[in-house]
Amino acid sequence: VASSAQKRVTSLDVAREAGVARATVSYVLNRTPHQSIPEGTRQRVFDAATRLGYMPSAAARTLRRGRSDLVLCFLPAWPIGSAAGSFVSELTEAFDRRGLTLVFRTEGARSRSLREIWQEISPAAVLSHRPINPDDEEAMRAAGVQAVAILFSEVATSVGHMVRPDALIGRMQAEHLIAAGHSRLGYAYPDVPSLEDFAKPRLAGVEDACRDAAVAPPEVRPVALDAGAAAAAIQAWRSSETPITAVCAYNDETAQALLAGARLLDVVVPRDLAVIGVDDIPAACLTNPPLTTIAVDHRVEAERIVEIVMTSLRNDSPAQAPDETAMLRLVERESV
Amino acid sequence: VASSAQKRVTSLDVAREAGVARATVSYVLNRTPHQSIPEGTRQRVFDAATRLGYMPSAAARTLRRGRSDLVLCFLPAWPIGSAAGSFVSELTEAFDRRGLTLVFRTEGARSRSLREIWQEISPAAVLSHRPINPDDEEAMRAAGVQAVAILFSEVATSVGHMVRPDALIGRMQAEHLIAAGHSRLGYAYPDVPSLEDFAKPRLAGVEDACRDAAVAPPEVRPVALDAGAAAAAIQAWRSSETPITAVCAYNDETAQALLAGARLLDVVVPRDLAVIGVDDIPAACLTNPPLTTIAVDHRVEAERIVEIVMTSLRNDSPAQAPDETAMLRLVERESV
DNA sequence: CTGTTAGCGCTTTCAA
DNA sequence: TTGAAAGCGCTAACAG
Repeated sequence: VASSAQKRVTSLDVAREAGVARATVSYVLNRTPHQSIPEGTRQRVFDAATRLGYMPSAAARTLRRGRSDLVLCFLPAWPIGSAAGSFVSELTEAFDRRGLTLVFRTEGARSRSLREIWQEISPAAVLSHRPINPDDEEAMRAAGVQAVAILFSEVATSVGHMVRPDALIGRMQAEHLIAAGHSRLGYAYPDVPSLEDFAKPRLAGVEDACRDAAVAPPEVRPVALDAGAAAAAIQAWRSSETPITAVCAYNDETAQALLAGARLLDVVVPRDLAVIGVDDIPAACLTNPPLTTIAVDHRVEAERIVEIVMTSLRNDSPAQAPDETAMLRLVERESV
Repeated sequence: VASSAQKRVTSLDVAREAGVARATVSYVLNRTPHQSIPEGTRQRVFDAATRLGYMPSAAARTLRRGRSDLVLCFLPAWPIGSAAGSFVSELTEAFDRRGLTLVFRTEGARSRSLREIWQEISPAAVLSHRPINPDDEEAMRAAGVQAVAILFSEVATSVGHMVRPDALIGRMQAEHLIAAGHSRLGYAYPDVPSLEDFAKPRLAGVEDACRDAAVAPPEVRPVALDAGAAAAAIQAWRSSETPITAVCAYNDETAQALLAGARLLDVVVPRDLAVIGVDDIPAACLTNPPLTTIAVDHRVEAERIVEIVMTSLRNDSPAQAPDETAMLRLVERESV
């Protein structure tokens, strides 16, 4: 642990050391365009900077330029699975490539308001998974945040809003099940409220697919991550007038619960009940039977988000139409 | 998306609006101690601030005070499980309670250097899971970072370093297995290099427990999250001279793989092979059989970390001796 | 091509 | 108690 009041090395020190003016230091170190600095001077500045261990003050630069190179991404405190982990990595790297620094903040229940957070950071852009209220968005703008991107909303209400492919995910699940011959589907809905934003559009996708295939709408039941709860749901599905023969699970973990519940009831998957998940988590091929699931290509997803942000940072053309299919893939295993 | 060059409301505007001086505004808004401001003035300042929608500039404040109220936590790009999710939430809230704003940054392979990141943020404290090289730590100090806490290292080499309870986790696993009558243990080591920092001390804990109980050291095998790989490991363990009868898994997911591998080989858990995990992930009670595991209380863990940081920010007494046992708990299910 | 200089918005002495 | 003013370190406009 460190704690000292050491004198800071400023750009003025570097200038003196190199025998040039502060402005020159700034130009050299920032590679400012349209300023042709002789190679000799450049070298001297670089040398002086390293010799002195000069580190520019981010605060000063931000104050002066009116914007930082930070991007703040709010993450709901949802149960973070490995899927979220890979999304986070990909997004981080994608912003790195553009010279922006992405940091994350989990928005907890008891946490402070969004506002206090971004005020403290003064980011160039803010990403959020849930809609930000217009007053807040206006406030951000006034405080210098140049771009606000909503990573998820059911419809893209404005530029900078991106529709996550959840509806398509649900659709793909249902279509696969229907193609496999099932005509009575169930939907295993998560029992965690924070997942609502993802679950709703996924279910909607399933419903759409059913409608399109002229199949009865899915019978929705909440399923907790608990074998007993899953067993109860399965029992209910199977004891209905026209029994459910296949279930779309909200995600692979819910599907795991379903598998555990089926085992409790001696219901054989997929013979008695087909199950399909979402995410293709590592454990998906470890279950008994291995899980058929929908995989999301987080790399493509991240790239798209970054594009949206860069576009509105540059303040030019609106976002292109998203090609959701590029980021989704059906992984067939033995649970269907 | 927003993008405008609106004039910023500064503290001077508020001062004018309230008919006072800038200093007064600062005093009132920051509740500066030892400055008795008349209630009337206070009210006028508050009113003016809200009326104008005043938002202090974090950059300016940071520049002036030389430090921000941000805490930057580097997270390895390890496979983030639900365990990490709850850790992150708890840590965020714990810092909130102390008036500090915690943000996370994943340190990816291709990402930029740590240095570029914290330079851009100028945090009051930096948390890291892996040792930071002394030069970097020195550089941070020079740049105004007041505290650097290493959340994990095998030994606490310095104040501000905290020993995560991984060794104790391994010890608890082994002790439980030994108490259940096993005398030949295996250790299922993760095959992901980024997990090394956690896996090494866990294994060391298992080895210590074996030594203390005068039992042979554990036979270590890497186990990927893949049923086939796990089956191969199990076969090897069981075909040794004195067969392994119980395995400590690096975590619950590795344990899941073991369960899947055992199933492939018709090895019955726990009759033929006992398995114990770590984390108590939601799926731990969904496996067949349900998983005995070690649960970590992330709330207690977070509180301890925050205490360490606050201590070194206040620059006073060194950290107290950690009580690791308070944050660990054995969860007995049917896999042992 | 290089140097001087005026702020960015805030906190905090210091004087009134 | 309040007000004036001096910077924190940097960038960018402008002069030389």
